[in-house]
Amino acid sequence: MTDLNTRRYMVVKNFIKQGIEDGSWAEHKRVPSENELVETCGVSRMTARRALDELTEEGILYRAQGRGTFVAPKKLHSPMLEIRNIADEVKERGNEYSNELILLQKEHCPTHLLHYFDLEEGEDIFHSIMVHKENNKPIQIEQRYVNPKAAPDYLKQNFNEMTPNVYLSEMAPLTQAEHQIEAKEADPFMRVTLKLQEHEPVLSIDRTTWSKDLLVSYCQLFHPASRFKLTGRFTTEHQLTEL
Amino acid sequence: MTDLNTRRYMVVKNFIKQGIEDGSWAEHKRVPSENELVETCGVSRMTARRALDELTEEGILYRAQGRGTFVAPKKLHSPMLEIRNIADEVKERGNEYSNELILLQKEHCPTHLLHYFDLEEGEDIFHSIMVHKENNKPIQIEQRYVNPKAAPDYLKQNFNEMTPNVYLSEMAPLTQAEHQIEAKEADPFMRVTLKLQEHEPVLSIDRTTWSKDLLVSYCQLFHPASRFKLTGRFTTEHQLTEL
DNA sequence: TAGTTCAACTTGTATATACAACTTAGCATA
DNA sequence: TATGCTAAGTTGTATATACAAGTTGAACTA
Repeated sequence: MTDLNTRRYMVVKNFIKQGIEDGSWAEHKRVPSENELVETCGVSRMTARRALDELTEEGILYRAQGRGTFVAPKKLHSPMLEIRNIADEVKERGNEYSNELILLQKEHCPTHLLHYFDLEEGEDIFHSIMVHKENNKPIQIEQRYVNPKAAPDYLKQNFNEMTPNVYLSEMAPLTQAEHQIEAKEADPFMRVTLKLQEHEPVLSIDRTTWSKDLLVSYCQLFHPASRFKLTGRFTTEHQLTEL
Repeated sequence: MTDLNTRRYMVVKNFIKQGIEDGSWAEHKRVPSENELVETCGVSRMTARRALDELTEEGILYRAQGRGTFVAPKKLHSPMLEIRNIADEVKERGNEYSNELILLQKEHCPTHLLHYFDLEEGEDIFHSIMVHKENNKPIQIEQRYVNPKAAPDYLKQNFNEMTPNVYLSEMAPLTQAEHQIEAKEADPFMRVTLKLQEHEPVLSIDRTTWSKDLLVSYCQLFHPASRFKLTGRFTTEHQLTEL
């Protein structure tokens, strides 16, 4: 098994990525051409080319025939509807993640959710509320209802170690999700918990997740408008023939 | 300018795609190996390889070292951010669609957009603002900047007949889009135009669209929080490595 | 029979080479 | 001065070759 980092094209990729990270090449600045990389990295042109091609594919560079290869502007991204672990996201930004558990209990399933979870009036469901923080500043309120059939030991979990999201997906692999996104006025609880400014709205994401046909969880995520954006990129399929 | 369809690797790609479409190779079935393609298509192995690599990148094939290249199972896609025509949406709900054009002009490209549109300071760009209405109630403000290279006759268009969206996609087929979604406080213009209640926030969608490598348009859409939700559903893709 | 080895085939990495296509800057010409 | 051309540099496509590395099945051996 070859060490991935000894592959010549990975060496070149890392060289370029390093240079971008430490500021050697700013956005829209030209990076070394294929032939220059042949010299400085001691690889063949096709290998240098592969490195640049892959970085282009990854959105880190862009290329222009006849002119050169350039550093692409950073995407402020935070992936659109892919379900991501908020703790990882925070850490990827180089910040400190923490959370606070506000409520964790078993309770009667709210009537408006009964038929989604396929439960009868009076049957129990798990309910948790927590706040996720980045550098100790709250960035998300997570209210979650969990199907006991999907995760019977939900209450015993230590959510400092593992967010509900991660725990649930380990219990039962996600196969489907549905989202609803809205802007909302904040209620007093949100205002205090998220430390909102006066009249600052929240971005609300309702997410329902399934594992095969079993509804696993319904959750509402509230983000302070001033500190959160959702971003997403997609490419249309089947346009290829029209080129 | 070479016709893209004469490029040898495109020939191979189309050959494979054709075979998948007409059922020659079903899901999880092996497609011809690189060396077989060398024979049947009369290209070099590196060219055949490039074709298979790109189709793999596109999620149409998957590869296993030592075993071969296989047809990937179809994704149950779900365009969360599929770009829809708001007029059609309104009509599908059985309501009456109308709009009002507030601004339509040529102007200097704002500096913060220069890079994206690949323009120089002082070069012109098209700018339009319009309001979309459902049963005469405003549901969306659309502010749009359009690349003159992509739609030189944008100003002459009659947007009562065809929304900017539709017009632009007829001019140049969309191949890529990026979205940014936020909750925002409304400014006075929005409050009046969208007839918002006091302190009612807006859901803001920033959308950038490309046709091949050409940035076609950047637009901001503002929706009244009380009358708009985004919904989406998606299904996880299969983990091909686990086969 | 059960286990091992090996040959053939597959994809993965890497190099060297050639020419096409596009961009830019500077030079030559009208 | 203004225009057009050319040369140099860049990315894009294509080929030929070599060896590494993973998989499979058939032949061989204990």
